[in-house]
Amino acid sequence: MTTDELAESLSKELRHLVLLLRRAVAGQPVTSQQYAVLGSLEGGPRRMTELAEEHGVQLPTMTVQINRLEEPGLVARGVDPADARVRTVELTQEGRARLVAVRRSRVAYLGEQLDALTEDEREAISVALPALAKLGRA
Amino acid sequence: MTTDELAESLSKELRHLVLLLRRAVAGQPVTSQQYAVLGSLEGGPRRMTELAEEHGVQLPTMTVQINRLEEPGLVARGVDPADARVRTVELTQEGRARLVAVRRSRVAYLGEQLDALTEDEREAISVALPALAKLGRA
DNA sequence: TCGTCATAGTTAGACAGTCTAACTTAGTCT
DNA sequence: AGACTAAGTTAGACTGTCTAACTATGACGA
Repeated sequence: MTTDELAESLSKELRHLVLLLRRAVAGQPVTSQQYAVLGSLEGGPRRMTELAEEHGVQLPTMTVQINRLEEPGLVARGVDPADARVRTVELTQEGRARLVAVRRSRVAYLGEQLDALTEDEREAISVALPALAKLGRA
Repeated sequence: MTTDELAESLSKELRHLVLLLRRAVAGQPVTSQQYAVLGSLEGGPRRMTELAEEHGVQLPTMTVQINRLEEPGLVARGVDPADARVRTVELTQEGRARLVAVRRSRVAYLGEQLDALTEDEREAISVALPALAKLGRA
């Protein structure tokens, strides 16, 4: 398969996977984006700029998202003692619990889908993951 | 790797791929969703209900999207002579041209990313694609 | 044949996610 | 001190999505 043909097929399957992912979080108490932001906070407090870059969005977008997570108490804003311009964001206990719960149900959903495949198919996906992880991170 | 671990890793990489895809269409004259809808029309006219199901959205959502594609003349609505309730949607010449152009640039972007991988990595992705295609279609 | 129910689609109103532009506040550097 | 830079927020606009309510058409039994 040429690189172009591969790009074509991959482009097609990515669209499919996006729809799959959407179903994986449908009906959850947090949206797909909120889940992703909570995930970024798991390792400890982060600054707004970092979060925006990591998620590939502009700073104002992240402000909005953090506002909506702060209102129900899933995250808390703090300040950086070394630089008063910087706002930090961290998970609350509630936010951490929510993250774990959503992750569990999301993984469970994907797990069900994977169970429907053959062992060889799962193996193929497993082998391809590192390559997919590298894509776009060049 | 257990199925659960695989689900966990896949869940993580899917998030990454979503961001990659978003960059692939950033700045294009149609959004990612509009591109997907145009793609569904490539094989000929479709009915609204079909499109909504294929894209996993409610009918009103598709109405809105088709409205926005119809306004600049990329698609045209028609009727089904056999059932007056049914509206059909098809690509205009303009819409087809737009679709081809966007696909070209999207594939080019993914192609660049794939070029940055090793031959083995591309091969791994290629082998995994059929399995990914099957995911969620059980 | 008519009344009832089902189907296809649109309209209206709401909210999340995203952007750019403009603003505020704080640090930096000469 | 003054000018520039950096971090965030606010404001306004647009896309994408949903549910609820509506219109119009088709189907089917009494």
